[in-house]
Amino acid sequence: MVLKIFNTMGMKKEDFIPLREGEVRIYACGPTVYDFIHIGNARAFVVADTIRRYLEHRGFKVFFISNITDIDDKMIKRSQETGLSIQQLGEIFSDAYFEDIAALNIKKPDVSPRATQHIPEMIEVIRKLMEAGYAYQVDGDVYFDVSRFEDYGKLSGNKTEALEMGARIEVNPKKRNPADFALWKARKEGEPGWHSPWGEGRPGWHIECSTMAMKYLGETFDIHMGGKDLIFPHHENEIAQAEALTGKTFARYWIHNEWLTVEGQKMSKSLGNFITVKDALKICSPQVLRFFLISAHYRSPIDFNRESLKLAEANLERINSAMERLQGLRERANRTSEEENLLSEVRDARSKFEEAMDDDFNTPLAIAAIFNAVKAINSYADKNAEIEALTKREVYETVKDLMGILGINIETRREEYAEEKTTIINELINLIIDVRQEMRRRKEWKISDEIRERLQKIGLTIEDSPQGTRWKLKKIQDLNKFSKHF
RNA sequence: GCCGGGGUGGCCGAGCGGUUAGGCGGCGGGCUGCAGACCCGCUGACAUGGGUUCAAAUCCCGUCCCCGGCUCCA
Repeated sequence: MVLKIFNTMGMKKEDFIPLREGEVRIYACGPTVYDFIHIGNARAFVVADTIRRYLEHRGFKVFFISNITDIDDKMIKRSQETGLSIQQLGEIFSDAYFEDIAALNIKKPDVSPRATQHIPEMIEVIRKLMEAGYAYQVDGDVYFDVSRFEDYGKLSGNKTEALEMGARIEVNPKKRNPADFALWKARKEGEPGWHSPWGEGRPGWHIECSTMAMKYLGETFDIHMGGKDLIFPHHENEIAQAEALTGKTFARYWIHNEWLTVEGQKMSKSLGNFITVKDALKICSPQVLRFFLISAHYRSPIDFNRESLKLAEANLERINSAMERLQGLRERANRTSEEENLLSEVRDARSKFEEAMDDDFNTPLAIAAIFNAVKAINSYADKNAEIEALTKREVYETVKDLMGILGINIETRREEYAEEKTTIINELINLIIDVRQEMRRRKEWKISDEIRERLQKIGLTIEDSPQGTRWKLKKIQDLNKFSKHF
């Protein structure tokens, strides 16, 4: 089976063939560290991470770069607002960024290059672009001359002439063509600056990604990704800079994820519906947030709201509890046809999962395949209290693997539970359950039910079954807090 | 004005020419003292008007809505 990827360049699905066999080099646009990352950023990062994990699962050696923008207009503005230096801002919020992505189980990039640590490289790229006649200097600014680069607009489908028509901002009179963009900006009063052949100044936004991508991944690499808003102008400009310089294809596959909305609307500061990852994690667990983010295909819009979070939580719970039931089955040596059956269902789920992911990373379809396995497990556990040991292991490991590709760690929950179950509280709960069992034996239903209800209220769910009474901690957060938080 | 993406059953969400998507909910049944969890069955859909085809949610044309990019933004 070939892996197919929808390439923004050309707007169609293509077979994925890496430049070097068995290796994939990826550049994903990272955060500007002027604030905490929000759940829209989280979607982009989770999508990138899931793609990375799947490629690794498929046996590729993946080299994954994601930059940190620590100097640009937003950084300067925020620094002036807060009184913190740009370096301090960068440190605070890049730490927060790493904390947030760790919570979401996003693997750290192999390199997280920072713009401010690559100024000399950027100056060098700009210098070469000027030498080749692709850029011009006006006062202390340097602009890229879009008219010199024939392919300008090939990614976004924008035509240079059309861009002028729709321009909603005043045209900078220094530019030869309104579509020209800054490679280097002269330092203004109160701004940081670096020495350059054009005087003190700082790099434009787009040049950092072209420069750092080429430095770490080479002039041509496999995948470049980010949110769809970056298609124009950011990625278009990256292509112009890099390809004007090298004459070679910059990135071979462009992947862009759709937007996340909040209760039907685009997130924005002015609407007051701007939700950071840290805020979101006050009302749901990181696993639920991640599961929610991949429950729609990455090229479809997704809406963050109470209902969709609840749904994600319920779905994840279904998977987790099937895994716990499986774990709870006693092991035995011989295999029956029931086990054969279970195994074939689970193996089938695995290949369906892979098929789905091979088709442009169709995570919702892949999740549906996991549900097939879940149903088979529940079905088995309904009829059997025992299972052949190797079957149990294979079934467990398969589901765990597949969930792991999606970045959801099944073990995490088990570990949390295990920890809590070893405490003295565990004994207390067992004591209460034993007392309730005795009441039930005496058919004292009223008091039995009251015990169950009161435990439920404090977040402890009791489930009676022919095999005895099970209890579990209710991890579900109070989603009624939703509107209070936002 | 120029580009682009959509409208699928009560809800979320795949499919994009012929085969049950999946989950949540609802209804019926099983298990249970009851409840929950779980299992089985049922329910129910392709915005709209034309067209192409043996066959269309899927392709083509028109219409109506929604959303995004062209400006910092994942």
